[in-house]
Amino acid sequence: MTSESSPKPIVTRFAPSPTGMMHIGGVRTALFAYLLARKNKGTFILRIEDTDKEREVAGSIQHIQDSLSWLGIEWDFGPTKPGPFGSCIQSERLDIYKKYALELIAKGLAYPDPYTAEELATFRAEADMAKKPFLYRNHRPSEELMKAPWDGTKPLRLKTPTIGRSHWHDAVRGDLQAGEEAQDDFIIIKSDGYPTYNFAHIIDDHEMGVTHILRGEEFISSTPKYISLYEALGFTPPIFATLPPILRDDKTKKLGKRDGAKDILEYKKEGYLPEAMTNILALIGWNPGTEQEVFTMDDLKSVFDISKVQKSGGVFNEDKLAWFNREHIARLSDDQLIDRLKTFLTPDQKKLITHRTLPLVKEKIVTLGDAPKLFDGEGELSFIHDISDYPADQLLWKKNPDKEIAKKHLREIHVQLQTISDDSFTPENIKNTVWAYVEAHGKGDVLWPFRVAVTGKEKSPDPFMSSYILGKTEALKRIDMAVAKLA
RNA sequence: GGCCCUAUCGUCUAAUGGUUAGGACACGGCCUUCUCAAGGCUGUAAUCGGGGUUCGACUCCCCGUAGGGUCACCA
Repeated sequence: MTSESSPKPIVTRFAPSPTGMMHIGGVRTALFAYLLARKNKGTFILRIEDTDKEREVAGSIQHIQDSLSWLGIEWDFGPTKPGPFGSCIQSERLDIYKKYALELIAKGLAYPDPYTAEELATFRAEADMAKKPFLYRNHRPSEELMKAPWDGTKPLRLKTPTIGRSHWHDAVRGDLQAGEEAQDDFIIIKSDGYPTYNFAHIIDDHEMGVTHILRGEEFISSTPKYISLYEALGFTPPIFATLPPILRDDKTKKLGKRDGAKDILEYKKEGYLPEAMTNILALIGWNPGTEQEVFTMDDLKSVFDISKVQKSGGVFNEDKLAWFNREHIARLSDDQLIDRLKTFLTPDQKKLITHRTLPLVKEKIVTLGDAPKLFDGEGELSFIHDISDYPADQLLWKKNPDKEIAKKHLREIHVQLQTISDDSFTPENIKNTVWAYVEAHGKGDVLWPFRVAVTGKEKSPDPFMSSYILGKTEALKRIDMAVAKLA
């Protein structure tokens, strides 16, 4: 068709191997592929690349799905949702790879590798000695041997169709190129019958209609090999987009498991919001072109633009994650916050979260996991438990440590609070009621004993809020107790 | 070693030939304040180096430097 035909719908995929925990790097790749698809009303596929049975880690497939689900990254086709192209799990697609492998053999573009492991090791060592890159194609077997039938016991190699300098375009990096030493007769089917990544991903992307491949820069060097394979198979290559790496703190290396890259679900356990995680990850290697910083997933779906993905790597900063988390917590409604808090609280703690305490919880926590601590020990809200054991001298403000004055103010506050009806015992009313007295006698002199009397703490919310949280009866009882302590 | 990629505040980034090099996190100060936070205002802080091209370079070119990737029957 001509250029007038409407553009092909975008199809992207995230294609992890089930070899361990998902961490930040993988999630970011998944997120960008997902956003590119959603932004363009396209399709997002989760494909499991389990062609290395030795490295496979049990439970990984579930973990990958749990991680993406937590973050709100939804796939249209995946491990339990096959597409019109069949399964999304490579180990269930072996017949497809075999079909294409036989096709290549028939075209004279694939051949069984006749060498033993020892022979290959020798070739490799020779190249190493000569300080040259090892190229298998320098050791191509004779035409006769190449035509030997493939019985499946030997690995099958691509016969690289043309050799020369490679040029291609990358949606992020622009025009890229590599010398011909990047092309080689690489293995497409291993001797165990499984395809290599190099082969399987190209077949699958083609069969699944993938239009954009987003992946890390470690694949730049092997792109010439893939281009050879596209050519051998007669496929039109998709659009490549190389994402910048997420670096570890010292910026010298890609963040890896050894450098403290956490299981992404650890962040869930610690009480980070998925919104905060997707927000910060979106902003490492991409920017909206505006000064907006806080984005929901819906925001991202509508503004994400592959052309604003950048080339250089970035460090993942937990301080900024904490800040994003606070921002997103602040944007939750009360009901939403209570719901999110559920799994972090014991049944007893849950009872302490009420419409009275919630605003304070919301204001004080960085992660959801901080909420229980508010009610324990020296937590901001621990005063709602029994506080009868605090020392009397805490009631005396440092600038005016006079017992009689403190007692006098407490008695007066007590009297004034009693004038407020139970129904209107709110922070605003409490403040308004006592404010004239407070102003007349000195804020520190009055408010310090008031607050300490009610909360028993040197650090706590203000006395009006604290009294409100406790309720009129309890607040008055505590003031009485404080007066008694000063006697 | 070959090939390839990258380079703006401590960190995430903006500025695709003309800005006092902007914003955010972190850090400091001030304000607010009975305490701790939060909040408001504000400050310190960057174009890796050297050559070009140009009236003018963060931006384009060259040479360095530094860092990274890759050269598997791993993905």
